[in-house]
Amino acid sequence: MTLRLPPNFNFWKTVYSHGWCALQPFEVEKEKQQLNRIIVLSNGKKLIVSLAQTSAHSGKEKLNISVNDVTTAVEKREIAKQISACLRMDEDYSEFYREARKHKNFQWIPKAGAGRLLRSPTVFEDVVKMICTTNCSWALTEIMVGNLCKKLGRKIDDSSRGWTFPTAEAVADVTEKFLRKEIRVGYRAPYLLELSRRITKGEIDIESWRNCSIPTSDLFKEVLSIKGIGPYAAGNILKLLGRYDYLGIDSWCRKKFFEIHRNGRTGSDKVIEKYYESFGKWKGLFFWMDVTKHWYAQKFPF
DNA sequence: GTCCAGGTCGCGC
DNA sequence: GCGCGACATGGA
Repeated sequence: MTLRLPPNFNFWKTVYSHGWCALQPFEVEKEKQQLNRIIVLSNGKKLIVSLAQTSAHSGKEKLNISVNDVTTAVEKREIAKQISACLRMDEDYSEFYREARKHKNFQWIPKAGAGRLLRSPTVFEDVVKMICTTNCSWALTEIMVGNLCKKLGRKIDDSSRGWTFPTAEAVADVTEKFLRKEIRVGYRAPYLLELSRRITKGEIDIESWRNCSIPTSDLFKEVLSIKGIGPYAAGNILKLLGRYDYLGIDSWCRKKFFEIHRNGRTGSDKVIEKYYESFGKWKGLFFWMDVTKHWYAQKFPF
């Protein structure tokens, strides 16, 4: 199956837009420039999906989707829908690109087809993963997420290739002790439990955060109200919801910013806020593009 | 052993 | 509103 690509879309830059592509049940095959993902359809079917951009000539490229099992037309439609959501293929970035073209430092973005940030099929997965990035090394984030899948996700039926990301129900069903001892999430355990249990009890509906019309500042407050989520995590969750008004500064971005703009001399976050202030509702995305530009260049010399 | 990682919470002022 | 210590874990 193939999907038509939106304008200014580069598959591999979207895949490598941030660390998510390295967290299960995503998996990158660098040599093939391929992204694999284990997904669950609404009928419960679990599939391994492999994605790659076809290398046809000028303007004819498409996204190729191959699946490890036979699928019906209805299932194919749902696969396409989930993948489009992950790769942000339905979002309109034309205004962002127009703005980017005005600034010399950002003209590379539309040229490169960058700007789309990879996200998970569900908000729940993005939120859990974001909590697992706080106050720890990236290596530990990978361990925590790997354990979540391996020990609380469901195994793919006909192979040993991997596990699904756990549902809120699966997390809500275990004890805090299990999350600490088996999943190794440490003090985050009560946060993940509370989140999952509030979801399964129907007290909150975080999936509705995508495509809702709540003003961004109100949505930010709502995301912040989740225990374990502060300004860093909330700002970045908002980016995965398609809203870029908040920076979501962390130690990695902070360090990069001062390397790039202050020759390594550090300063307060107020300096960073001020620098991107004029970018309005796109400031969070410009900030991320700015601090990852070099990282991009390493991955895709051009 | 110590320090720090892609922070956040709850407290006291 | 702001500063501060506590918080689990793994790796240098």
